[in-house]
Amino acid sequence: MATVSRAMRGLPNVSPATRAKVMAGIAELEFTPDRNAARLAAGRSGTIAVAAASLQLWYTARVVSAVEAVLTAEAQDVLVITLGDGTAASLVGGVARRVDGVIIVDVVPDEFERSSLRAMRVPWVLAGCRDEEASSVWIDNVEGGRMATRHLVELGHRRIGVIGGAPTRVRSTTPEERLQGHAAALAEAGIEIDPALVVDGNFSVDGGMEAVRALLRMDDPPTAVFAMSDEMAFGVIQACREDAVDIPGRLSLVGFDDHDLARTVGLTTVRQDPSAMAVSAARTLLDLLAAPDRDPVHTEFELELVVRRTTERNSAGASVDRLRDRLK
Amino acid sequence: MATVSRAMRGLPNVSPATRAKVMAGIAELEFTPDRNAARLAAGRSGTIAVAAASLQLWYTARVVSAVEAVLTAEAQDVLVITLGDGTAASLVGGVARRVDGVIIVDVVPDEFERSSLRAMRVPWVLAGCRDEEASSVWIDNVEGGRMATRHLVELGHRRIGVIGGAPTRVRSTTPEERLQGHAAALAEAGIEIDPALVVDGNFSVDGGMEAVRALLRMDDPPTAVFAMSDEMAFGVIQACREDAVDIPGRLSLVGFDDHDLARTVGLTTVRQDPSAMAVSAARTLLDLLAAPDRDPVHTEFELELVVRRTTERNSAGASVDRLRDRLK
DNA sequence: CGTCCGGTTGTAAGCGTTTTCAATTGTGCT
DNA sequence: AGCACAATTGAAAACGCTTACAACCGGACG
Repeated sequence: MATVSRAMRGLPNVSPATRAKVMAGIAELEFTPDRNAARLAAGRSGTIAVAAASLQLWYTARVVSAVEAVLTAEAQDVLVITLGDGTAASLVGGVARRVDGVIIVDVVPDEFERSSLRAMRVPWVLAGCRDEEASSVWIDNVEGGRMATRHLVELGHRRIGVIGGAPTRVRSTTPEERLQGHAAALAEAGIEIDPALVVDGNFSVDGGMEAVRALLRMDDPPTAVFAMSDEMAFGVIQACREDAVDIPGRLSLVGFDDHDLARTVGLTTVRQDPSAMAVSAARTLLDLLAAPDRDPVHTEFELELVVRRTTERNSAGASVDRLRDRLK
Repeated sequence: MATVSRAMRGLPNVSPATRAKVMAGIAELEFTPDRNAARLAAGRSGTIAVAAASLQLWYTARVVSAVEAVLTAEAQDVLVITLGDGTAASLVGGVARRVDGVIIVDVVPDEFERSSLRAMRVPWVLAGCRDEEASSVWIDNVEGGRMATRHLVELGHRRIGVIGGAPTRVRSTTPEERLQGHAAALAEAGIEIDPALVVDGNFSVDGGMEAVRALLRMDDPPTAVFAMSDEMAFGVIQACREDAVDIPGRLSLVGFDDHDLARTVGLTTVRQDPSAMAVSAARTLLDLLAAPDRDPVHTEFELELVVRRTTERNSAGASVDRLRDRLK
């Protein structure tokens, strides 16, 4: 019994002859070990959860896919958990006593969740944003927002709309951090931020459409928009096409992500690499599982502004520049 | 012990008073049941696998997401398994004795896999294509291919390229079925199929780019292309934009899926609803779990041609039409 | 030839539930 | 009050592994 167990799992201290016999027997009997029993006996589940707010986003699909690839290669099962509105309960409930670790994608666990995870001794790593307590693999969202808006400011835009996500909906710090960056870039240029220009696009194509329409209906509409995800930016493009609003002529547009299709539609965007982040997050968790007392590690991934066809010099803003130059 | 177990799981034959006491105790002790032990004892894992060739495709992301939503609501865990190249081993290995059922997305299991699943008594349902043995939730891919090509034929196109996936790569009947439909539509119009016009686009944006470039380099290039997925069609659009090939002026294009962004880029496409299919597949599997001996059920979902801006009457083909009319 | 030791194999005690079945309690009748 | 019977509770046997530990085996060494 014990020898078979050892032989099957490739543990040492089994003679080659015995191992061969065991393998032959397994093949002959078509024996398949019961993973549940193994889990119970070993006290480990061999399963890692990936928790995200949605699986439909381009970003999360990439992350889950890459995580799955890494973990499967390490013989770990991958459980997916989506965090809807009743998030607290579902992260804790989803994880409860059945996984060895969790990768939390772009959602910041609250104190209750943290203490539950600690109590269950389930290590976690955050992918997408920084976490002070646990390991994380992150991008500098503040800097990303700043890059996007600075680009628009440099093109002469002064009234810049922001399409993000309401923080209540997605319990993520990402939207607010990118907004901070946006505000910082504005401040650097001496532009005052107008809260009315910040609208919710729900990180979806449809949300982006609605959001840009709301923005353009304003008395003093923006000449440029920073959408916090390419998917929302695609919505902007679509709505503008339908409403005959020229991009970039009348409205410049910057997205965030560098979605596969950003190139197709010529979208200027802030590029990140979710697959690489996900691989790193998975490896970090695996390391943590092997050495639980290790100090948290934080890996930052770079962002890059990719300028394409949806951004252009703002004529009105440019004339203001000229005016200002002349006044010197 | 037994009473607690019953009370916790909401089974009958527990007095209200006892149940309340149990609940109080659970709360006080912060007790969390060990799912692995429960699984071992009950002989069920409470876990369902979703197996797909890739998680990065728009289509599979939708399916996994919808499946997850349904199954989570039924307190089932969702395990994701991607089927790479060594598919046989991984489907069987992935499923081995740890899940109660599998939803296989757009991959047709081979005889070895079928017999393994049968031997392990793991029921499965196929999402995306029809299966004679097990339950399936499917679309008529032949008809879908026919719809796409018939539309192009009606617009006067005679040389129509097809961008699909090599069947060896994705062990799915989908590409070949859609190709059959294409051939049928061609045959109905009395057009002979040219095998050189059928190329592999790997169901990716990049693959679509390469494929359309190969097509356009031909001595006698097509005037229209049917791409078997919108993602490949997006690649076509991108390559054509880069190469200054006018769509639909010089090349008409039909996709397949009705991706979120198909509307954004004005892509004519064959619409399917993977979320609805996935929900149906999940429910079918749940039913099967409850009543294992039920006869297989097959649910067909409708396809719909959505005409947008990437298809246009072919001037050359149109003139042939006129010529033919005059000759009558 | 006996002893020691590293490597290998076997034994048996869990792991934390579920579930069967027996024991107990409570209820409604006569 | 006594009885039959249903509802509830409790005891204990699985479930199929892992793993600590004991037992064994054979070669190296004194």
